[in-house]
Amino acid sequence: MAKKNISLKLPKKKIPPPQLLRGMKDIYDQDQIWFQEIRKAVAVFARDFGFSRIDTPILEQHSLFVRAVGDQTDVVQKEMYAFVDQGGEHIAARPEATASIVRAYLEHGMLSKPQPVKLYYEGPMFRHERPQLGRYRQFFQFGFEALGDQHPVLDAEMILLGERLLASLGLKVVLQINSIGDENCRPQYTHILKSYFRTNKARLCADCQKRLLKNPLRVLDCKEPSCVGIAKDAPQTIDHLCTACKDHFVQVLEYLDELQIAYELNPRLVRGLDYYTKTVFEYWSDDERFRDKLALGGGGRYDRLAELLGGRTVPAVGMAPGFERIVLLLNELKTYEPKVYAPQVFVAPLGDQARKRALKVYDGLRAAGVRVAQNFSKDGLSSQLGMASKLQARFTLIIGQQEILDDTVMVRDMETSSQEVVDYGKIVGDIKKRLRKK
RNA sequence: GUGGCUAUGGUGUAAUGGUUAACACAGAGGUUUGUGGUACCUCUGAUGAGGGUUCAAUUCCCUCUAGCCACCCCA
Repeated sequence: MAKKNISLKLPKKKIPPPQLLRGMKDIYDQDQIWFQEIRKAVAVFARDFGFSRIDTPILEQHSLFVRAVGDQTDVVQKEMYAFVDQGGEHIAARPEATASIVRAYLEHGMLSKPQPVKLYYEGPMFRHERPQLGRYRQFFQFGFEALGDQHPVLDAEMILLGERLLASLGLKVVLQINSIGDENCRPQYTHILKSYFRTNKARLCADCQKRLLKNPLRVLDCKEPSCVGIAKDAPQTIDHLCTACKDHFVQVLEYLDELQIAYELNPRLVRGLDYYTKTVFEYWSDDERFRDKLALGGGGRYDRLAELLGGRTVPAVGMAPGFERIVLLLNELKTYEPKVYAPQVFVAPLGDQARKRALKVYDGLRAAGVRVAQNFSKDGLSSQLGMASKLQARFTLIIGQQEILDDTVMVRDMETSSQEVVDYGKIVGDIKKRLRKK
């Protein structure tokens, strides 16, 4: 009874299979290899430059980003993943990490540590934008931050670190740099800039007319042809820096000269986040296909950010490149090959009894530090050898009925196709010896 | 958020208003129940979703979704 109610039939209507969320991406195969290469490079450079890792949560209070990034920025106004949780908290998925780093610095009293506090991170960031080449709604960044010190040598160190790291991945970059002043000189400059634009207001695009009121610096890097023309002759930040900012900038450039790091002064470089002061910079690809299209990363000094968050003054500088854009270039330029670690030994049993022994051999070799592979669910020797050669294993261990009887293992050299019989009990030592010889 | 182009097996492509949607690669199995990159054979597997026009739609039309590209912005 009740038999008719038991049904394993699929629904008549075809339900669309689950799909990636828009702008999200699975990272696997070649992309995953690139990601690992980048992570490795980041870890090495962090160690060499004395940065320690910090992981901050993906979710933060919504207000953190409003205060840090700026409530007039596109990032906050249009692009944040924000929601109210079950407890009524206003929450946002981080669109960038610097705000979280400064929050952590203040919250954990890192100002009592030796300064500067040097931290690095890597992880996903979220911005609700229309996906495009090299742009996703979840994207990965790594970043380096040095907090608690205002010396210009730190700006130079940061730029050096980014340049060398990208170079180690085979990427030649063009460094653009500018200084946008601080609380002493920026208001005055903004005033001058505003009055310049106001005289040309009629020729500015609609967006820029709005920007003029809220954030006039952004008019400088508008791409509308008419705005570009006007911005070209606009008063430049570097001509209106106060003495302190000018000195700072000059010193940064001197350090870069000393390091022989090439840079382009770009008076229109202002960056999209409000918290920057003094030095700002961006890394661009030097490949003409991507030049002016994709920034690999950017950074700058943010001496007032901690105050924006209600803490004491913590001068700081940082930078953050994006994984996906680096991967995009690595795939296109093919200037860099990740190292492939082929297995050293492939274990091939024939039959059930041999499979049991092979499992032990496999575990023994693994424990001895040998890179070992297998495909125990396959039966034929042909297909197992095929697998071994596809994986580019150096040796294959063949264990069949005969070997079980003799208590031995057959060692096959995959390059020369020569085979030797080795005592089962000595196999780990024998393999290690063979690997040393090669 | 705005505009343009696109959507066929896992991947890359082909074809058609009308019988069974073709090919290559990848995958699985075999030729060879104990010897590997070749060769040959077999198999698995697709028209993004919904609606409309039509005797008939994978093909034509609309909507949605997604992707790419451009704008905006940025990593």
